[in-house]
Amino acid sequence: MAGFQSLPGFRDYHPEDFSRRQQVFRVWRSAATAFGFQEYDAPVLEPLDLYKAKSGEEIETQLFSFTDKGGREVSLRPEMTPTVCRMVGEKAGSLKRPIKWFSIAEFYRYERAQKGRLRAFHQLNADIFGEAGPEAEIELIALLIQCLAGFGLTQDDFIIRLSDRNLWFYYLEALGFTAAQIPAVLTVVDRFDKAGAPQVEAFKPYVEKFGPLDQTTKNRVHAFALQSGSNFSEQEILTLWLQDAKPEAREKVSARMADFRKIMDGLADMGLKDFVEMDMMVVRGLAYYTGFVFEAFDRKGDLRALAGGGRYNDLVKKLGGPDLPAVGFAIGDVTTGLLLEQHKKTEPYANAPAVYAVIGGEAARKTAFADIQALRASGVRVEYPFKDLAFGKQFKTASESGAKLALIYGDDELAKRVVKLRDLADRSERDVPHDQVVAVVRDLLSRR
RNA sequence: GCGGCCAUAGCUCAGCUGGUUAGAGCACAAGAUUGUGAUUCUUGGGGUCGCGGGUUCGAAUCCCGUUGGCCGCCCCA
Repeated sequence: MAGFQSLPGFRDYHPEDFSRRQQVFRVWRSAATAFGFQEYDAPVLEPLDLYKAKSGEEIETQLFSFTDKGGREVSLRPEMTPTVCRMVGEKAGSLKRPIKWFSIAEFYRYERAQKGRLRAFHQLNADIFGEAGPEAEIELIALLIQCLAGFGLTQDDFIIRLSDRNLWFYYLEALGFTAAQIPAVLTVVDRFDKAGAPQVEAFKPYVEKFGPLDQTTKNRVHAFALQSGSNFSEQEILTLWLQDAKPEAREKVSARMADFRKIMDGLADMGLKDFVEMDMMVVRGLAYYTGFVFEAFDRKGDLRALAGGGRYNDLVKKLGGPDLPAVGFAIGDVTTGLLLEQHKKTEPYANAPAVYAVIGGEAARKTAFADIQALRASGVRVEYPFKDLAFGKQFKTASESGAKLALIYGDDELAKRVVKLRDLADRSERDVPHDQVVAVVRDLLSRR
């Protein structure tokens, strides 16, 4: 059709699309609620500075930002984290700890759309504030698993990869990298699985910035990134690390490994062992993460990340709030939807009334309307034809609508002060006294 | 921001190397059928062939541009 189209990367939700979206939201919401998270929402439009403060100036090219009529620099929200940090920061003093919040909301990013990525998309965001220990990570990762397992997906379909930026910092410090260089190295690590030959291609961005790097160091970084698996060995990691470490730093690393083990064991105790594995290759793009980071991927590996999250202990303070530790994750609807389609976990679209009223004429319509309204007011979904139609036509429509029952209002029934009730599945019929129709229908429907 | 492929009805597509008034299936609607439905038959609505320009006697078809979609690169909070 010529004329107006939706904007690139934005979607119309026709009823079938909308019902699928609702299925996703339903699973997410019931998971978050079961885990004791409280739902909130926030403005779609925020001051541009909120995102610049968190992510730096460069972010602006990927924001839906503009100047409003009052001259304010504003942006559609590209994510929830800064907003929720502000909200929690404002009231942190009066909120019971731990603070466990979630939202399901739409976000907007000015990027080129491609598979699994659009300009407008929905995310569930779940965050825990006020808990510095790894117990918060256990809780969140368990919730993330439920947000996917709730669709019937299993450990054969997706995997959570857990990593720790602190371990990376300690290790890279030990290798002699400066605080300025470490983020660049982590960018390199992020590229390892994409860039093919890691020692050559992947280090390019680092080398361009800080000059050449000896091959031994490159190999060590790569070896550390390869630490992975569900049965990771602290011993191996410590050994690898210790060969480069100053003795006084060993305690830090041991404590970190203990926390790592605690998360893995906690999830194993919940029966979720097979959903999680260590993977030091995961570092996550942005620099504000301060500890454990994790991502969810499909097992086949042909989709982009399903979800991502981690600890950001400094962000609430950075945005003007109190010093408040935090962990959170977000899971998106686009990639999740692709995964559900791949695994045929989408619910079939259902749009059937419970009752269809077959109406024989104008006199019958008056009686039918009274019952229809009474049934609807009591919550029963009832449909009826707007115009007078042949009975045959009406029965066909009733059948095709998927209704369980038909109520037949004709001259014969009117004369006898009854309504004929037909079971559309087995085609049985019986007369029901007119004043009992609502009660009988409700009773029949509740039995199934 | 860069590159590849694509664009005909609501959906899936056909339409030959340019040639009358652009087709099919599905879907939707009406009728056969004013007291009983899943089949069937008949009929109908719906297209400026994504948009703009060019070549030509003539363009859905060839050329250029543009918009949108899909896929990849950059990025990915």
